[in-house]
Amino acid sequence: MTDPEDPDLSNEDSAWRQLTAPDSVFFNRDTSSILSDFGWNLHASSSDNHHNLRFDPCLPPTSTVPSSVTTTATPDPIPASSHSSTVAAATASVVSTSNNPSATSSSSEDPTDNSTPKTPETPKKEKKQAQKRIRQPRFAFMTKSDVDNLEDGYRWRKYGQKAVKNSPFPRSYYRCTNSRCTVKKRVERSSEDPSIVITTYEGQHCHQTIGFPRGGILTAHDPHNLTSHHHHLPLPLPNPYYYQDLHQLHRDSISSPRLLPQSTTEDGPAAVSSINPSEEGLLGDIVPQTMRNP
DNA sequence: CGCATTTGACCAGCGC
DNA sequence: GCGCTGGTCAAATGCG
Repeated sequence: MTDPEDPDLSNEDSAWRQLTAPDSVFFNRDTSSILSDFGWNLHASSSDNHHNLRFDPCLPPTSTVPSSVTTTATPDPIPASSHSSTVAAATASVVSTSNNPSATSSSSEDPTDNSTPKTPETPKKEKKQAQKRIRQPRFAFMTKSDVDNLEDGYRWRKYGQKAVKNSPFPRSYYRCTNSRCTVKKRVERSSEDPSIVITTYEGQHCHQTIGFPRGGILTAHDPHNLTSHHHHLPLPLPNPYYYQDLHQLHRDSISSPRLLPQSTTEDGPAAVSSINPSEEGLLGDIVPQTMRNP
């Protein structure tokens, strides 16, 4: 779809090309802050809850953190997963209806929003319009994976599948199964490299992860989960093995330069070269050191 | 029986 | 205005 409000991600593939630009806006912020913007439950550690990064986007608008989405550019130089094969692109955006900072994700289901220009014919239409008007921040990952449905610690319900133009692979649409959570994700394979899964998240989780109820919870005692499967997204999991998996992904993708167009270009604030993976783990990719050592 | 998935239809936005 | 495309809905179906 062509979306004037959100051209960056109107097409995941083009979005990817954009974000890989050396001066891409997507890398002006460290991914951890981006992730936190999206409500991903990145904690400095389980014992550092008083410094945790979470907020609750399911709270009323007055309690949300719109500024984190729209304006802040955290100075943390740690770039997140930019050197992993799983690469993130985020767009901080975009409330089409107004510039009101309170118009965040939680407003998308505001039943009091009767400002729809058309006369509501059916509740269905009304609801649809309300949803259409709000464009929540999106966050895209490209992940080398054999499976489409990447486990990320949340439960998703598929609500649609659509063939997309210029791609032989259908795009699947998922919603978070948490009734209070409006997060959606789209999953599609790259037409250029079918081994790459493009996952686009939209919205912010307002709840904890639930583990992997269907795929089996990754546990720190089961390293086999890491080495034999590469279908986990590097998003919300505090599980260190999760990040190790990312490293594995990174290694696997070395042979795919297209996957890492900027991963070795570490001049800007997104640079990660100073992080020694063996010391930091992928935690260093996602969680700035300052967050781990407040 | 409850929940998840599938799938065709519908709708809105955009470009021509 | 029309056609194309992306995104969503919801009934039907499948599965545990």
